[in-house]
Amino acid sequence: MTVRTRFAPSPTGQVHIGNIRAAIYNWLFARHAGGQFLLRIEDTDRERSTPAAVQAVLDAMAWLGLNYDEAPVYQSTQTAAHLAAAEQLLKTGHAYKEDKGGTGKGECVIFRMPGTDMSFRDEIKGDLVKKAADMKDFVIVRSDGTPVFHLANVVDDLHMNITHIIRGDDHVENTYRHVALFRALGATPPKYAHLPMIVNAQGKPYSKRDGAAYVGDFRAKGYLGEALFNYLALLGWSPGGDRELMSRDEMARLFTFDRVQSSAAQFDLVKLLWMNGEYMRALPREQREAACRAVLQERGLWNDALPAGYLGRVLDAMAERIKLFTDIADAGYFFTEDFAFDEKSVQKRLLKPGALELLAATRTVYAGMADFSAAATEAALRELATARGLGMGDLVHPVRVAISGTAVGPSLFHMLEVFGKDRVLRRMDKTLEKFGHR
RNA sequence: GACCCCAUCGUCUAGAGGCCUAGGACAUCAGGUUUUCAUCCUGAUAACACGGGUUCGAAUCCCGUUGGGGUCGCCA
Repeated sequence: MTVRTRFAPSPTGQVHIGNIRAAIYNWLFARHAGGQFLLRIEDTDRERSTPAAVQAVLDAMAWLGLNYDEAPVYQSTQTAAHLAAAEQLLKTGHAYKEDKGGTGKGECVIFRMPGTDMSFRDEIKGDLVKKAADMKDFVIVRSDGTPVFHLANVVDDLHMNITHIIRGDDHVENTYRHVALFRALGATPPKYAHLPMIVNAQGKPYSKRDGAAYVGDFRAKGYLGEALFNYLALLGWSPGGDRELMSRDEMARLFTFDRVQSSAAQFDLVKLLWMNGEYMRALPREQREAACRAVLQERGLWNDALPAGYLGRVLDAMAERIKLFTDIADAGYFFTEDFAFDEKSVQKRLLKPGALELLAATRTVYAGMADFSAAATEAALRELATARGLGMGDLVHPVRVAISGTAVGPSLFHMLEVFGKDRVLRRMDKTLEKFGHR
């Protein structure tokens, strides 16, 4: 039998990292086994399941490269099948009708648990058992005639021929019910694999309050889908040995349940950021450029008048300093003449005694240069430093702050080259004027 | 509270009885390179929760304790 797994999110508008991690494991296992990975939208909550909410799921999956094999199944279209199953259970005596609790709401359909101890083998946690006394009958069709999660979930999995259910730890207790439902319906239950939770620094389930918790948050912050995928896959699973940076295909090839951790994992944003940097440096420059341009446009820093190839040159200068696409916005001075001056940088490098005088001297040297390449501006500054008996830092720092407003940034001489002589001189003049140098 | 699950450096993990003086990565700290930052290179700090067994031998197996977590809806 070929492996068939599914991701069955309830569309709420945003996709939590814990859920998408479950989707990743489903995808990984299906691809590993050469089987199929399916998508089922559990949209029975009509209030929250708006088209936009569904789209958020689709977007998140596409962004992470979680391609699925058949058209998505919308649970809301399967109600007839759910109700038919309930009828069948009623007929076979596995369910009964009752006004539960005598609430006056009317009769609902209740599933009768088998009354025996139950067990199932979890692919990750091993054999799990539950005593008959610890399990209660449960509602499968509400008194208003709508199917409850347990029924819908099981019937859909049955109809979709799902062979392996890979989901969060929080569903372990439900599994006894689901197994009983499958059997009562005359079917063999699928195999189950329950993933441990993703927790915060306090060991509690990772939530919005802990920072970025939704897939969309990471995308908006400028992360790469490939990096998030890699990081999340490794949060609870390891291929063994020292392997960390892997392609989706490599991970799929190596993925097995026996290498999935059974204890909760703490989400570490710092390590994700490092990993994103690793993916960023491996990214083809056109892609990096396109994404950074989008960020600049979004922040109103993009200017169509900028020369062709300008952004590419900026990115070359920024090099390893870009770990997230949004980092480009920190170098806004490349894109506008109206950049801000960082107070601390100004105090330390511009208002230091003699600094403005040295800046003026550098300006004079630069004004007389024809070749404004990085090599040329560097050589000229070295010459000036030697002539004055100064260190390079004495000259470099004031110039940097003068033309960018900040003391941190890429190699100065590459910056000068990217700006070009005219812009550099103009900025130096403006700065000299602003800080009162005669 | 009842039932269930879990437990290796700060974090993610390797480890399936001797290869462990417990390895890697991130983070941290210290040096080096450098015009700043980032990168890069070197090195360092840092863990088997505790107590009992089993065994010639235990991070690895068993039991207990402690600590964490999950579930107990006509939600999903």
